[in-house]
Amino acid sequence: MFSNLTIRQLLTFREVMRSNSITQASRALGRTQPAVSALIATLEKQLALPLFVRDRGALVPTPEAHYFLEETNAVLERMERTAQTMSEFSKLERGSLRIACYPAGSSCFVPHLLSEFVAQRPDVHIDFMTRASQVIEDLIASQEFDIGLAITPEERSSILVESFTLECFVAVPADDPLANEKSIHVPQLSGVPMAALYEEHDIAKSSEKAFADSGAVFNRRFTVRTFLPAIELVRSGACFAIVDGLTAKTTRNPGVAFRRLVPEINNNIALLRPAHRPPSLLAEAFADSLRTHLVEIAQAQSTA
Amino acid sequence: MFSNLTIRQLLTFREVMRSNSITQASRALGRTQPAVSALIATLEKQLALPLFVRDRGALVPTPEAHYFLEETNAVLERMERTAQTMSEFSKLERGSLRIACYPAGSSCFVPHLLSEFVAQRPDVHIDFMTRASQVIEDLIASQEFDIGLAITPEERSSILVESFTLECFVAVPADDPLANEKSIHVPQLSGVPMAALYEEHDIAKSSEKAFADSGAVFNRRFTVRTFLPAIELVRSGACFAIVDGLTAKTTRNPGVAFRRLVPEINNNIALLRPAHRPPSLLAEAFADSLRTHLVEIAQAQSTA
DNA sequence: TGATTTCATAGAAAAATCTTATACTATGAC
DNA sequence: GTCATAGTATAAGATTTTTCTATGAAATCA
Repeated sequence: MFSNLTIRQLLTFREVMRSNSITQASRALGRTQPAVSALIATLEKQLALPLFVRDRGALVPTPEAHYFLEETNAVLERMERTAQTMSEFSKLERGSLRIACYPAGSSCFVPHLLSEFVAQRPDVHIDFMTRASQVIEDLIASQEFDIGLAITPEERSSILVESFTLECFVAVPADDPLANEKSIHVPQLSGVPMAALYEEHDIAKSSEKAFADSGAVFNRRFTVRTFLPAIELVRSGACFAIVDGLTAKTTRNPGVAFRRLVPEINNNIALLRPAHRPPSLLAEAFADSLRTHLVEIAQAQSTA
Repeated sequence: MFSNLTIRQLLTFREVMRSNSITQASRALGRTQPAVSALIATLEKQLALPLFVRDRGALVPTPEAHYFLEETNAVLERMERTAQTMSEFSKLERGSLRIACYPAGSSCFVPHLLSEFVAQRPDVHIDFMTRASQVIEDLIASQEFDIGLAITPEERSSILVESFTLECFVAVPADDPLANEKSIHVPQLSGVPMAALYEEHDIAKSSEKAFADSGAVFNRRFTVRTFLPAIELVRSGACFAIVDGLTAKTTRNPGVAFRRLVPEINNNIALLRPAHRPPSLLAEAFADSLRTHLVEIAQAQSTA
């Protein structure tokens, strides 16, 4: 019934009302006068009522036209706002993004990327949450978050997984003789006091296994939940630690040096996204950024 | 920038979102599938962002599409309401109408027409005001009222005047011998007690002149502001009265008879409308009704 | 009265939209 | 794995809509 009404018609009508003249409106709209004339005629036919009467050559709007103008303005303003918002979406200047991150990425890596990401985007809102890797899986699977960064989980149909292999490093006090070595062999750490994650953690298990394989003694003096306090313990000279690559590459602590471990211990972390739901452009863009930087780190390590 | 967006596109998009399928949407809209397909593709290009991703054959809306749907619904609902209202305007089922009427028409004639007029139009609002003819002129000239009914005024460029000539009648008590006459000659009223309007009024002046011309005595016993009380005085047998045609034709009082006067006295009343402003359809329609009935009364009298 | 302005109309040209026909992809049954 | 089915995309031709050029009619202004 009204599907024939066009935004074009509304725009034209508004302009005719503004200028009270078909000729002037046609000029303002960059079209010819007959085009506007016909457009208004069509509009009047569709609405089944006259919008203008010609009074001695002048165009005089009827009361109905005044009412219609109010409605027209309301519709056009809403459309303009919508178009503006959609344009901001498409330019990634607006939107919201929910990110869940495991502890190792939360202290430095992701926040750093985020601050870059939002720099030119004042209307973008970020919901950032730090949780254990297992929890992050569920937050992504339930579609509560757009992007997750965590220890690579098992395959799950509800999660899209992109996994990256990062090398682990040895954190040594900057003034320790071992800091002068380019890389450190496991036997060199035999009996040395270590800070390590709780025993169930992949890196802890890999570390203890590496020591056992080399016939070295793993002297666990500190058990920590995240590597952040471990770094601090290393700096104070209380121990060494075998930490994940992300922590190693993003920690800026002049009192601590990170050295390669031989044989190397690997650690898989993954970019997680909900399956069965398309990402927003913003999520896509930030995922791109994350992916790029993870690849960079992974390659820098493998070629080092 | 967004002038390319079409209501048609919004309707199509809404339908695709509803059915989550281009094929089904095309069926619902009575168009072919490629048409809808192309329409959505165009929309995506114009918005510069994807609205759907194809996930194993199924159409899955992006987050941006969900946002756009909300806006789309808001716009379409507003348009639908507007179209509905405009349609009611065009069918005269809605609107408002300001009518100013001089006393003679206010008691019965116009109210009767009005009640007919609004019978099938529940959403029409009427603002009805009774004022002296001179005041009505100004109310119309100032465009405060849409339609006026009054003694025919002088020509004024701000008022459109349609004048009607109505005959005056003699009001006699129903049981008076004169009520048996078909028409009454002025001399028959010589010396008879009369009720009349104040001396400046056209009808009063015409009456007194008619009496003088016939050499009859005009015995003014009552001076009234409107004919309504005069009719009541006549009914009670206290006097006769020479009243305007509108009052005569619309008064339903079994105690009073109205008889033609010889020679006849004429009375010009007019339908007034503001110039320089187009009438609403409603005003137009009611003016038509008024005009028709006035012509009817005028003709009935002149051929009687 | 003649010049100018404004709107409406008609026919031709241009643009947008739709339909038909066809190809491509994924899913489900055998 | 293959076939049938269902859904979407693409291309070409037809249709409809929109716009433009040209022209006419009515009113204003000098």
